[in-house]
Amino acid sequence: MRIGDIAHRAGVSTRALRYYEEQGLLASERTVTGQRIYPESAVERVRLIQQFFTAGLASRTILQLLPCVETGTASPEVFTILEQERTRINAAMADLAAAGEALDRMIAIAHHPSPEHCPALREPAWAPSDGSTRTRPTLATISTGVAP
Amino acid sequence: MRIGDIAHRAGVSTRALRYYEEQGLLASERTVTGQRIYPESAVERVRLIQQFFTAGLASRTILQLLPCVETGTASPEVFTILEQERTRINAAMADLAAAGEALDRMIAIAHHPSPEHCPALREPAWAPSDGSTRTRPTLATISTGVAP
DNA sequence: CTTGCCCCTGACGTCAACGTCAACGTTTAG
DNA sequence: CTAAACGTTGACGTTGACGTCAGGGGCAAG
Repeated sequence: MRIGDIAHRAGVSTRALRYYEEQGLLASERTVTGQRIYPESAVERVRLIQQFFTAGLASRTILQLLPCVETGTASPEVFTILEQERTRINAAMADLAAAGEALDRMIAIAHHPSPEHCPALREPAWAPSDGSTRTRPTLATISTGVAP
Repeated sequence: MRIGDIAHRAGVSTRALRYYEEQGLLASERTVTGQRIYPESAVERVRLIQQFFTAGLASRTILQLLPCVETGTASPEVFTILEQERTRINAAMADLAAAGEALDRMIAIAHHPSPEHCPALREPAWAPSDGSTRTRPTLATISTGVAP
């Protein structure tokens, strides 16, 4: 298959495919006139590369991982990288979850314009500091969901 | 508090704080000599900003959301942004989870160097296409975990 | 006073994964 | 044969959240 076919099937640009080749992530045969030729399997490989890029892996890291994918084995260094990236991804997911919950709290508050924002749910977060004034949810309660 | 104190307490650089101010995300008083002065609450605000940046929100988006944090209300447009970003974060988490599972499969395979890679777990993914040859886990099975 | 540490503005540098354009050769449908 | 559609290399542009440096001023202690 030619580069345009792979690009279309994998959902990326031809520029991306040439970039992958430049980075050593994707090999290609050439016709006598210099045009790139790929096997079917290239589509899946590109999808995997894209998945790793989307997950924040650097091209150099992917380059170290891909041989492991082909051979089904991993040297100790590659194994270390695998676990490092796994840990990094878990941390990134936790960060995303925290930000998502912050957004959820903002959505919940915005959805209830009354000063009493869903008391049963949020009372611990904005319990009045004194008896006279009721505080609205503030920065601290939104960012962490826990009152200082 | 001065900029160095806030930076230290919030775990960011002073350059970052000036950048936030430049982007309209963080206000500051000034002394007569022009030095920035922040209230205590700035620490929490910076942490929230950082949380949003880490989650992939653009500064322009955060700029639209922060007033909502202070007022506790949200205009319809802001509400739309809230939900969009919530959706985006969910998608990003799903992408991370998928990449994490791909790494897990690579780790599992690398951990069992024998050709029979944990049959009970992976048999559906690499069942021999015919009776003669046993295929090792390949690109397709690693990227998606499901045989084509 | 001066030493050392903090702060200011302004401006350029960075990094990565491509986008985009130029100038040109190749393949293919009619 | 010809025009459209596709391919090639090379090189510069983009984006965002800062890092970093230059050149200058502010501020408490000794």
